[in-house]
Amino acid sequence: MASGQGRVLELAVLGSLHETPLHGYELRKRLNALLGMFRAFSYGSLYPCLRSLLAQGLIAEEQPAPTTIVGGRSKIVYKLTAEGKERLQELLTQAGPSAWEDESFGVHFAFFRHTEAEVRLRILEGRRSRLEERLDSVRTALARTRERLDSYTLELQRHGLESVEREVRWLNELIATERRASQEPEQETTSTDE
Amino acid sequence: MASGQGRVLELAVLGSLHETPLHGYELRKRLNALLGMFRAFSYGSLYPCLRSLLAQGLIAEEQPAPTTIVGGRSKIVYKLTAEGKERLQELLTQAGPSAWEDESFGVHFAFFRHTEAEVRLRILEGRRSRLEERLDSVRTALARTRERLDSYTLELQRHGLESVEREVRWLNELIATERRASQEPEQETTSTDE
DNA sequence: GCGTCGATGTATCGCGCCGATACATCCTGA
DNA sequence: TCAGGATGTATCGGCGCGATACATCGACGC
Repeated sequence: MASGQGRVLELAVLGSLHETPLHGYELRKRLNALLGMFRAFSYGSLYPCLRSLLAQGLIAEEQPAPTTIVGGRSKIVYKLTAEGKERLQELLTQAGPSAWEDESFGVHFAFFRHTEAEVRLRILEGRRSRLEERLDSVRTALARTRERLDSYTLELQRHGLESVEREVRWLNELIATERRASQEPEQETTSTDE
Repeated sequence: MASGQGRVLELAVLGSLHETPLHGYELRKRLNALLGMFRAFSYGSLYPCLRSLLAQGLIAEEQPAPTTIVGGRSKIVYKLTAEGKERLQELLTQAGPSAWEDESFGVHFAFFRHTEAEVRLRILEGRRSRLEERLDSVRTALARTRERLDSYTLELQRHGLESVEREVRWLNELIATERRASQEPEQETTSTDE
C-alpha cells in the first residue's frame, strides 16, 4: 500500500516533536499522558518509528552543548526537520478512514489545533458516521437474533451501545461548535495563522 | 511464552462454538454482532485460529448429511470437541491481566454465564483497578503539565477521563450486584462494606 | 562505604491480529 | 440475462503491543 496509511505513530511523533524536541523516553511519556486513556504507546513501536523517521530525514538528532556531557551519557534528542514539518502538515490535511478509526482518531484529534477547520469537520463527521454505521449493524444483528440472550450478554450490549451513543452525542456537539465557529466570523476572512 | 496468553480469539471461538456448531463466516458474524461495539474480528485472524484449534483437536469438522450436498459446496462447520470444552472451562477459570485488558475484557464478559461467580468478581475487580490505575497516571501527568493545553487537547482529556470514569461506575454496579447475589442465599449481615 | 530499589534511558524480538484482497457460488431483481 | 450483493474460504503484509534485556542515575537505609 502507499506508504504511511495506517501509521498512527508517525503522526503522533511528528506532532509531539512539533511542540518541542524530545528524546524517546519522554516522548512516550508525553504520548501516554496525552492519549493514555485511549491507547498505550510502547517502545516496541516507538523506537523503530523514530529510526524510520530519522532515515527519511523527517526528524534529526539534536546535540546539546557537548562540553557539558561528561560520562558520554546517551540521550538522543530528536527534533523536527523542515521536511518533517511539511510531512506533518500533509498528514494533518488527510481526512480519510485512517483519521477516524478507533486507534487513530484520538491522535488526529489531539493535534486539531494545527488542522484546518474544514478538515477537522470532515474528520469529526467521518468518525460519527463510522460509529453510526457500527450502531446500525449491531442493532440490526441484535434485532435478528432469535435466541434470547443471557443477562450478561444483554448488559454488555447495553453498555456498548450506550458508550457509542454517548460518543456520537459528543461528536454532535463538537460538530455543532465547529460549524458555529466557522460561520461566526462574517467580517474578516479568519486568521490563517501559521 | 506459555501458549495461549493473549489469544482472545481462542476464547471467543470456543465460547461461541459451545452454544452451537458454526462455520467461519457465520462465526465472524456472531462475534461481531456480540462484540462489534468493542472490537472487530477479521478473517485474517479467524481462519488461522480455526486451523490452529483444529490441529490441537479442540474443535472438529462436522459433516452435514452428505446426500444433500450436490455441487461439492464447501461449507466447513466446526463443533467443539470434549477437549475443546475442557480447554474452554480452563480459559473461563483464568482471572488474570489477560482477562481484563481492553481487548479481552469484553470477550470474557460475554461468556460470564459460563464463568464461576468468584472468577467473575475477580475479573471485574481486576478491570476496575486497571482503569483506576490508568486514571491515576493520566491525572497526575496532567497535573504535572506545565504548559497550558489548547482547547482540543483539553476536550479530548475531558472526554477520555469521563468515559473511563463512566466505565468504572458501571463496574462498581456490576460488582455490587455480584456481591449481593453471592450473599443472598445466606441471611444478610447488613454488610456496610466500603 | 555498600547494597538495593526505582526512575530514567535505549533497544530488540516474537507474534497476535487487522485490513485488504482474491476467488468462487448462490440468489435476487431490473 | 446479467450485474450486484450476500455467502463462503483463504492468504499476505505488516503495524504495534508486551516482554525483555541492558545500562546509568539518585535516594534511601544501615
